Amino acid sequence: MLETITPMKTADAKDALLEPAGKAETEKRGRKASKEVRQLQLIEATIDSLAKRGYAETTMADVADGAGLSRGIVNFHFESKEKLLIATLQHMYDEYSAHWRASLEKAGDDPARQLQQLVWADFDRSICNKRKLAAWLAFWGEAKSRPTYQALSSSRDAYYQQVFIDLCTTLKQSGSYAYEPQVMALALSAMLEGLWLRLMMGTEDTTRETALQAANAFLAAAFPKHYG
Amino acid sequence: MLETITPMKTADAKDALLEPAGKAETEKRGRKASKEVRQLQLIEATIDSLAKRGYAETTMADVADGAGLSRGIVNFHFESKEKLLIATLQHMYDEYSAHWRASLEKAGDDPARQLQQLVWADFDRSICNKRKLAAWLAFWGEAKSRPTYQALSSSRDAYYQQVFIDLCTTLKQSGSYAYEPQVMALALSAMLEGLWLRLMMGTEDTTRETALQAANAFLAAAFPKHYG
DNA sequence: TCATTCTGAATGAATGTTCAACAAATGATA
DNA sequence: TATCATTTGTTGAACATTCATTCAGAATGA
Repeated sequence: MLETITPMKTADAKDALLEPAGKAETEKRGRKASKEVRQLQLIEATIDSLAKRGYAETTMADVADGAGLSRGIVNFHFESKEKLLIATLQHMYDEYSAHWRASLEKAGDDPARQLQQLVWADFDRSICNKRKLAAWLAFWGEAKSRPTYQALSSSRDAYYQQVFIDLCTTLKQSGSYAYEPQVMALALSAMLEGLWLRLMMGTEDTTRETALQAANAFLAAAFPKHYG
Repeated sequence: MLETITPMKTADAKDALLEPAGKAETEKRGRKASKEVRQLQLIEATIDSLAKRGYAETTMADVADGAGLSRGIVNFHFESKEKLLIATLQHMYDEYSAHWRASLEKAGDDPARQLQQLVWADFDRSICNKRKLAAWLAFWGEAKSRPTYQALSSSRDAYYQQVFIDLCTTLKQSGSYAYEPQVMALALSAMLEGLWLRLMMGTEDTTRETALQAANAFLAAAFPKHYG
């Protein structure tokens, strides 16, 4: 099981600069900022570049410029481009992971509500926005040919899938459905990823709203007794 | 000169030509082959490289070596790397497009059977194999930041989506279902793409067989009167 | 002073493109 | 058919560019 749960020591730093890697608060542009702040700043600039230029065109210079710092800075904080990208992927993975776990947490004990919350979590603005989706897609495109990425790049890991299966199992019993839980869980999670994919690619007929409608339609069709 | 003999590659290229039956068996490796054969050979080598190394690491030298030809050959047949990649994408798009249209054609007039055939077509070996899926994913990862790719890279185009919507509309009437056709069509096609995505990434729990099961489970849940 | 953070020019490696020369096919001529 | 000319296809070395990395030294804070 490969899920490095990096707790929120980055949270403080994140508050300090928010998303747009332009120029934010006080410390940043000057000379010194804490190591963590700088690293997060560079990671955010990396996501920007991935979203704007794609993986193949993302250069160290792009990242440094995007962060408003000098060329050599990235090799100082991260040892290499490879490690910067891995750190960026890890950051996004941790964020996604923390987000759905929190959603599940606050859903209470009702399995139907838990599943609903998990689905909704996927389309929450904090996770599901053009910039981050584009960065995800950029990584996915390279993941299969880079063993180092594979573990982190699916965002929805084995544990996530198991939660889906367990919920489908429970709902099947309480609703007397006919499906195989494992199979239905696969169909459901695949659909969520497929909707993400369409949002990433900017397909015209898919927006966050229509995606959510489609997901709800699926739930209603698969679990009519619970989401009728 | 280093004239490395590449038996596997020529075999791949042979698979690629099929149609120009007649000659093409003998001429191919030596000095001259028809323009079309050579171009197809290079396109196939490009797909190989995309699948093996990913987009960012695919070089002109890789492609030339993969085809067993010299370095400068690609710029002769295609003007630039960019145009080679576009031709490769176009080739895959055309192949996918022709495949689902043919499947639809031979499905007859029954809409339930037509939809079933479309779903099956997606997981046919000729379309859905590691090599081609990996190449698709490589393009998807770059599509959003390259306007030239966007039109071709979704493989399932607007017309394909409209066919889905029409079929959902018809089935809704004949089965008295409650869903909105457009929404259900989105859910269905998103799930197909999501299953592809999982196959591409090599997620363990997903094989061509389990993917097909999941797709069938979806159909059974969404259209119980037709696929019960 | 000392350690840490940062800069920007220099370096070297990788890679897309060009091109002059060469080889094979095709056509022309007789 | 034999010979030459021309077009077409192919090669590999040379070239120019881009880019990640290095590093000596400056700037900053303790």
